[in-house]
Amino acid sequence: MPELPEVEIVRQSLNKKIKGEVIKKVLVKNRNLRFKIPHNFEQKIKNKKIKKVDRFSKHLIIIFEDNSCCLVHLGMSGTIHLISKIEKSTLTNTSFYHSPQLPKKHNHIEIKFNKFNLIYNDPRRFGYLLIFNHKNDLKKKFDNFGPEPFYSTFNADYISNYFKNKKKNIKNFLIDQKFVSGIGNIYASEILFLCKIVPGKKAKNLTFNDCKKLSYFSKLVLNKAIKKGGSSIRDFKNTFGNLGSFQKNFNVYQRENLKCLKLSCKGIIKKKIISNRSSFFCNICQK
DNA sequence: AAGAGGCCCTGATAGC
DNA sequence: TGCTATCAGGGCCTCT
Repeated sequence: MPELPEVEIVRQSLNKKIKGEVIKKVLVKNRNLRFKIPHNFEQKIKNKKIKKVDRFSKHLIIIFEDNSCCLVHLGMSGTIHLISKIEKSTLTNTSFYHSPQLPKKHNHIEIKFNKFNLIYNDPRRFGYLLIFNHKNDLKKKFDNFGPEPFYSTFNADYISNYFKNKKKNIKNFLIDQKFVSGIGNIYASEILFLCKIVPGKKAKNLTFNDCKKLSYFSKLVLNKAIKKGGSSIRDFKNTFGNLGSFQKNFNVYQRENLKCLKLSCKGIIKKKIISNRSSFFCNICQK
């Protein structure tokens, strides 16, 4: 669920808090993530000073003063928590993304700073952390990634060229990081709704105007989501603090069998499984 | 090469 | 109450 907007929200708040801070101690409680945390992880980042927190696509990039860096991917369920040492009793100084307080289970890593501790939690272990000796080494890692929706290169020309002879459906391309970086399952449905394109449509059958709309609405949806602090789905019943609100702006996601929100459209939102992933769309205004 | 599908993993929820 | 089945989905992998 952390797609580009959620990761950007984490980046912004994290950057504010840990920029300039020095890592005093690192404790790894569980090394099992998508990639096993190597045993020299602790030693590699200890005593390093944080220069800034960057982001590419759904990746956080913690850059140190010596230009080495730590790449963090939250996967499906990764969350980052900052626990103030002064307010230790409450354990809830600041939480990022969708967890209001420090969970009891699945706290994989604890990084101690002077005034607070940073916790990486990940129940489903689809996330990972990787150390790079120099930030320039990241270029290789991101070699196969397409542009972010915000890049000027993600335009109608690029899209229509890419889609020539492509038989796969448009929905699958929107979540394919080789084509465009940062869009996940939720925003893909929302973008296609605004474009009035059905998710199952073959990419090669899109018009140039469709490609223009894809470029435009991808930027629009992600920008709006960032402005709203991202989307907090799942446990937003009992959460507080830095939660996002974009889930309130969903037009189609998780709205199966409800009325289409487009004025004057009498359509019903349908759910269709495409490549094992749910897609939501209006049965009338999306063609 | 492109595309389809499997798999990793745990927690929430539905149904009996 | 407690069991099982299903779903959530990012990304990597294999197979055709």
